[in-house]
Amino acid sequence: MKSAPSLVWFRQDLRLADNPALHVASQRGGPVIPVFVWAPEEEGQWSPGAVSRWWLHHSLGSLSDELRKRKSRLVIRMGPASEALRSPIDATGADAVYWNHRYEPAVVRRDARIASSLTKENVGVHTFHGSLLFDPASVSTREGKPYQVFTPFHRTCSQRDEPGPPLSAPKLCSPERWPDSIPLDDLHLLPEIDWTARMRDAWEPGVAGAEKRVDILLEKVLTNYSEDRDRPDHPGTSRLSPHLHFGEISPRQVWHAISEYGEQSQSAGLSQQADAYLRQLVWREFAHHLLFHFPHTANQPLREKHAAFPWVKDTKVLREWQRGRTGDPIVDAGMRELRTTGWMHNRVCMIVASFLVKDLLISWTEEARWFWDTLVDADLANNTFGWQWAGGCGADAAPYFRIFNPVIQGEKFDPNGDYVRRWVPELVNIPGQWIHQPWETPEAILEQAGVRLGRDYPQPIVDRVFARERALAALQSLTRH
DNA sequence: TAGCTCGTTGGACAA
DNA sequence: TTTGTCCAACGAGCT
Repeated sequence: MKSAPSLVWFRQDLRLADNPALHVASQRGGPVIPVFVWAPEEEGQWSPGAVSRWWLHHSLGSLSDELRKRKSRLVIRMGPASEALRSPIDATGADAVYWNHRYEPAVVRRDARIASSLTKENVGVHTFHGSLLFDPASVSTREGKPYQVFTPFHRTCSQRDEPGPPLSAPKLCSPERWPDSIPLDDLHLLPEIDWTARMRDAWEPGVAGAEKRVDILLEKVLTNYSEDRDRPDHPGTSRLSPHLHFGEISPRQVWHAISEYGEQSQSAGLSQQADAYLRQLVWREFAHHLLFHFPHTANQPLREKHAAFPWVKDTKVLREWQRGRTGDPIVDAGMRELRTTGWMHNRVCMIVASFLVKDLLISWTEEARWFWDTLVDADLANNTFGWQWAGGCGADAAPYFRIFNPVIQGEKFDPNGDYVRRWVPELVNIPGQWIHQPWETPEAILEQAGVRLGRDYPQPIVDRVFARERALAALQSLTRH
C-alpha cells in the first residue's frame, strides 16, 4: 500500500540538498508536500525586518523554482502556522509533518505547541537538526551544564565525530491533488518603494548564490583567510552568513567542502586556513548553543550584574551613529556599508559596536534592534551573541578595559583607507596617513582634499579620552555591586 | 572540593 | 618603528 502524504514544513532551511526533514519524508515513498508558512507575528518582537524580508522573498522564489524543476511545488500560506498546516493536512490526508529545528525562543515555544497539538490529533511529527552541526542540547560540560566559554566548547565539539556526509536532494513524489497555495507576491515581502538596487548588486539570494559563494571561498578567499578575514578593505570573508541563516546551504555542506579542500591541499598552510574557517563555523554553533540554553539573552544581558549598567539615552547621537555621521571615518564607513548593502564586515561590526556601547554609552539593545532591521543576515543567535560580546555582558571573559579605539583599528585593518574611501566619499581625497582621523589632519591637506570639517564631514561627536574614561568608570561601577 | 589556569578579536605607555 | 609589559576583574571549566 502506498504511504500517506507527508508535509515538509520549510522554515530556515530553504534548500533541497542536505535537508534532513525533506530527506526522511521522501524516504517514506509517499507524496511529499513542501509548505512554507508566513507567520511573522509568531516570532515575537524579533520578526524579520525589511531587509530580511527582501532576502526571504527571493530565496522562496528560488526554492519554488527548484521544486518546479522536480515536478513538485512550494505551497505558500499565511499564518497562524497551526491553521496553515492544518488545512493541507485535511485536504490531502497527510499523516505526518516533518521539519528542521529553529532555536529562537519564541519559535521554540510555538513549535512545541504545534507539535503537541498535531500529536494529539494523531499526526506524526518528525523534527531534525538541519541547520546546526550539533544538537545544542547534546553539548555540555562534564557537569552537564551548557558551555559559556568558547575554547572548551570548541574542544568538546572537535572531539566529536566529524559531521556525516551531506544528503543529496531527494526525488519527490507529488500528491494526486495539490492543496491551495497563495502567490509569493501576496506575502508582500518586498518594499513598496524599491531601495534594493544596491542589495541586488551585492547579493544573490538562493541556493545558486550560496554555491557560488562557496566556490569563491575555496578558490580565492581561503588562501589567506586567517589574515584577510580581518581586513574590510579586502574581499577576505566568506559572506555566507545570510545563506546559512536562510538555510540555502547547510553548515554540514560547508564543513565538508572546506575540510575536503583542507585535506586535498598539499600545503600545510592551506590546511591551516581551512581550519581557521571551520573554527568560525563552530562560533556559529556556539552562538546558537548560548541562545538555546539562555533564551533570555535576546533581550537581557547574560551576566546579570550588567542589568545595572548606567546606559545613556540619547536619540540624537544614536541617529548620527545609525546614519554614519559620527565623525569617526571607519565607524561611518561601516554604518553606511550596512545601510547600503545590508551587511557589514565582522571587524567593522566590532568597531561600530564598541563605539556605540563604550564611547557613546548607548545600550547594546539599541544596537541589536537597528542591526536587526538592516542586516541581510539578521540572525537572533549570532546577533545576540555579537552584541553581548561587544557590550561586555556576554559569554566572554575579556578584561573590562577592552575598549576599541577606532583610529588604531582603522590604521591596523584598513591601512590605506580604501575601505573608508569606498563608503565615505567625502573623504576620498584625504591621504591614507590622515584618513582615519580627519580632525588631526593639517588644514592645508584638508583644503587640498576639499574637506571642511563640520560642513562636508562631521567633527567627532565624542571626545575619545573623555569617552574612554567614562566607559571605564561605568564598567568599574558594576564591580562594586 | 578546592585550587589553578585561562580567556577570539585591546590600548597606553615605555623602552 | 616595533616590541614588550602592564592593566589586574572574574568566573568558567578542568584536574
